[in-house]
Amino acid sequence: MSDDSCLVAKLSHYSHLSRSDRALLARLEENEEEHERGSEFLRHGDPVDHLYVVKAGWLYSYHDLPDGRRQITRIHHPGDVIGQADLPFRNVTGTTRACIDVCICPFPKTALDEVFATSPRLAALFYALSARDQVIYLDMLRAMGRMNARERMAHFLLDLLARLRVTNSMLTDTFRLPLTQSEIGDALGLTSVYVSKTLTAMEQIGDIKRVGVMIRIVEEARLAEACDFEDRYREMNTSWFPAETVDAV
Amino acid sequence: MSDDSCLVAKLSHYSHLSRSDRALLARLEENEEEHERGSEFLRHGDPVDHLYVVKAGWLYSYHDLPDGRRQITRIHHPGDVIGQADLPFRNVTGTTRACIDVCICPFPKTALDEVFATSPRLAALFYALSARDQVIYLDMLRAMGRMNARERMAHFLLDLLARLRVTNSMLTDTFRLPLTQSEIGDALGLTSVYVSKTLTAMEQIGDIKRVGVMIRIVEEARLAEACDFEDRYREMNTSWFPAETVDAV
DNA sequence: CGCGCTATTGATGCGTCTCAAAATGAGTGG
DNA sequence: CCACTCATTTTGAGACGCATCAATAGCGCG
Repeated sequence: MSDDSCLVAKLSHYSHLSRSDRALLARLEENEEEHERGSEFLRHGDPVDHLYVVKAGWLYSYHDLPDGRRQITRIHHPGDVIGQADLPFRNVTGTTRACIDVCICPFPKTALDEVFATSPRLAALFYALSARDQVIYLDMLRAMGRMNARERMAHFLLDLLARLRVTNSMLTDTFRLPLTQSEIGDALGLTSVYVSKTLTAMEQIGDIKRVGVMIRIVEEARLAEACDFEDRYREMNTSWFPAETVDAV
Repeated sequence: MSDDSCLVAKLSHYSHLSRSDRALLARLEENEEEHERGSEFLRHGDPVDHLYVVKAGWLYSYHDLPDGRRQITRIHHPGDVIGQADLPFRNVTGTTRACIDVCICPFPKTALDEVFATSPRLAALFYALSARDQVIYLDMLRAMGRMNARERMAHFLLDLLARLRVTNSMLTDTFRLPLTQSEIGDALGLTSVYVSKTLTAMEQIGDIKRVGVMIRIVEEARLAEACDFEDRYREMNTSWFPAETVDAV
């Protein structure tokens, strides 16, 4: 029950976790795997039998079309659980790829039945996170459907910043973005060429600044207004959760 | 515990429900409200305190931008639960509007704590449905990001067809589409003008046929191939659910 | 019968794509 | 420490899909 669990860290940001809940979660991170940059350890069509807790590194999931067009649907950071959305299906719907060398903890999906059977509160938390993710996707949908390239880019960058801040409150306005412009394009429904032009334009205006793989969000408030950004990560309302099981800390 | 509950009908399509589970669900539909076509009973910013089971009618939820651009993010049919995605937030993130006269059943979000506390299996089912919805949104995201107008339209129509078939297995290839072209545009990230042009083109090719508000999917297979459509509604894998509580039918 | 909303059609404009070439940068081996 | 390679980014010219604007036609409804 060591405290170096990313999952426990991320979840307890939203709700108090009892000792037994922590133990339950720790079991999900018992095993580790390393994968190097570029590897795809979960592919479209694979059977759904494991979920993965990200321990270190960045990854992304994408959904492609038969002709090669692809859409990156989610960036995964340490503490995220990969694969939850595919649980109700027999086969994995997307492909997951490591942006950089990563360490992930696989656990069998059947481990979830114990969570649901023994910890109503943890079950509610998983459910709430799933609901939260839905809203994230709705935000993205609105961005893809109704925003132009610059607004989408602003939304994308602010979303990353907000997520990184959950686990790293030190973070101010600069972070490492280990994605190629082609990947950013696949996330935003743009071409790599237009991503380059958009970033250059944003930099000239002074909204952002780039140095190598580092990116600095200079005019955060202005960008947030341009894309009507809302931080969905900072807090969650858990008032409707079932009462905590009696099990003092 | 009458069998006319849309919610029970829809959920038991995916998993066997015990008698107590049915009773729990029936309680969620105790109260009814009627709203007429065009009314918006849930608005962006309202406090999140109730969820709604759709009993009759069609509705849609949309997310808008300050300048009026809007994205319709979900069409709701009988048996759907509205508002789950907003549970972790203090305020509702989108606005919901009735396409036609509707009957909905509000229930307090706190009713969910009883579901989680007393029926692990039902809790898992809610969680699975939430995961399923995530995949729906990922499909939509891929469509919005990487498909052209005709492909998006095909995806939209096939999605509606698949959903209607869950509760109405009689349905073959024709259904009533109570949306204006402007609303369809807002759902697909297009203008109403281009929706008109796209539908006309699809009709001329022979892929669809329109008569008033009725639409017929003529070349279903061809459309499905064009947009790489997968039916996410037909079945769900529930093998990882916790065991059923002993409570004979 | 006429009013208002919705759908259609056509002309024009703009944002992003496509294609192609050059520039930059990171990693590798000599 | 430099030369080379390969991936990535930048830049520019031209094309295309969808938006915009505007006018007309159709239709449900009082």
